[in-house]
Amino acid sequence: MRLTTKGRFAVTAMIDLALRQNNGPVTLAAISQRQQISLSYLEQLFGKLRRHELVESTRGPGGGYTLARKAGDITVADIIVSVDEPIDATQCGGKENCLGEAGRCMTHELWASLNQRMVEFLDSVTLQKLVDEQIAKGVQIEDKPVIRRAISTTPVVKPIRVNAPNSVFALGNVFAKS
Amino acid sequence: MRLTTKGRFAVTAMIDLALRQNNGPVTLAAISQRQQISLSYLEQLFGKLRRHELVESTRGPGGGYTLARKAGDITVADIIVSVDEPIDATQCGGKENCLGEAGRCMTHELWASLNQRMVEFLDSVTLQKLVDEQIAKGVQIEDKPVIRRAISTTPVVKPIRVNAPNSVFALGNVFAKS
DNA sequence: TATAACCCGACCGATTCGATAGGGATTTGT
DNA sequence: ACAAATCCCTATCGAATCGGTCGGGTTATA
Repeated sequence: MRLTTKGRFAVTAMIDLALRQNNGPVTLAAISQRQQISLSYLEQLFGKLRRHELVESTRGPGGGYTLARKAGDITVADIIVSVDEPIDATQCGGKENCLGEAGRCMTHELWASLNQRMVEFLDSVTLQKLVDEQIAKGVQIEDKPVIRRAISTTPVVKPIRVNAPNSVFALGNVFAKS
Repeated sequence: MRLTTKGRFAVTAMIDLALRQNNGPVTLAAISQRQQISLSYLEQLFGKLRRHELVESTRGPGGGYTLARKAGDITVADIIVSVDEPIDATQCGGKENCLGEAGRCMTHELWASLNQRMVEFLDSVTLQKLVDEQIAKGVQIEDKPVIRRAISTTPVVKPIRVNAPNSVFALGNVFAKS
């Protein structure tokens, strides 16, 4: 399993969606504004999420996206797998005979098991759980579908532009020189 | 925390080292041969591992690397953090005020906690545990420092060259169409 | 002094990341 | 019927990373 900012964006967007889909479909434009993720990038991500049947789309005005299942039935692993997709980097090629000689390529089994435990963990965290955490923290949700046009005072707030392509699951916090 | 093939290589190499350091320092050249990792790349990785004080180096003929602590005191998280290093991709810039308006940037806390749980997990797996697994699986370790020169029959076996830069922690296995 | 090993920095091709652009296709509202 | 809103797709981009290569050091042994 791969962990990148891509998956993070996807998870964030899904939480946003889960929080607001009660009032009908949520548009990507709205998520883009709230979460400061580029619209086109969201489109790419939600294309994958839709193909993996995590969300459903409604076209035309008033359309948008809704969850395809209950938030409790969607896990973080589901989301990350959807956007980070294929990958099969078992180095040794995939088969079990690896490099021919027995005992070689310790990686194979080792990584498989380590990987599996990672998946199990990420699979134990449901979208609902994350949503609940957000609500508990007091996120304010606009009940009315926002029709207000282009806000005013907020001067666009360019999102600081970190651009660390691969990055994420930053560990710095935890291991920082405390 | 970032999970890439880089970390995987590092973990693999560290296991190899831990398995064989009883007979004195282990050379990168040997690890390179056994694990099919390019020597120069290993040098880069071990440079970082050394700077993070996970390994110690001995120069000159007969030199090589040894673990700086007991294998039981080195965790997978230690290793991955060492090679994948800095990273602080909290999007919102790092501070807590994120985008100014309260409730925004759900990512921050959310990701921190999710991340922390990942770290806790990877921190619970020690190098010793991985070594034991390998031994249990019957890895054969050459007791004598191999001085045999360039093997014969084996026609070099180009390691299939997958080249998926970022990849890893392949999930394919687990979620593959079963 | 020759050699084995660690060290270091520069560069490289391929890939990914996130973004942008330019166009469809489908539905709603008038 | 038409315009607008929205999803949908493909191609491209610049920057970063991955893993590797090269060329040269420094240090210690024999």
